[in-house]
Amino acid sequence: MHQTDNFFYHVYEVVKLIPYGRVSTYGAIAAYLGAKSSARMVGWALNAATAMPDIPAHRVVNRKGLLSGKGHFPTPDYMESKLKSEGIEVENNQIKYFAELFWNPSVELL
DNA sequence: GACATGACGATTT
DNA sequence: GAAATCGCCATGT
Repeated sequence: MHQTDNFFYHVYEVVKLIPYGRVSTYGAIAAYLGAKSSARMVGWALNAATAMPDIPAHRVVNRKGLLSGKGHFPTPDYMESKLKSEGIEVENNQIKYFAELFWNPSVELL
């Protein structure tokens, strides 16, 4: 598997562009990358991204703002505490004010 | 190559 | 409005 040849690479590029204190979703990233990817594949790519120190995978949640991937980090508390350290409020595994914090690459990265 | 699975999402019941 | 269903497509068995 070559990272520069599969779509994982493109997912990483977009995730790295998510501004500090903002969050994005699997579906938004998939839509930005194109029809070739689906929200599921973005999640799969982010799974590998957890091992990448330069990839803020904790800023990617599902469309409801739920921390669906917290259980995939080194520790279950890593994702939530990391978000909180950026000023993002999390309650019951859900990001508060998600609509305001949501960063859509198809719009803001235009 | 068929079958099952998954950090999702939209639609239908 | 909650639950079930379908579409999505890469990965593993």
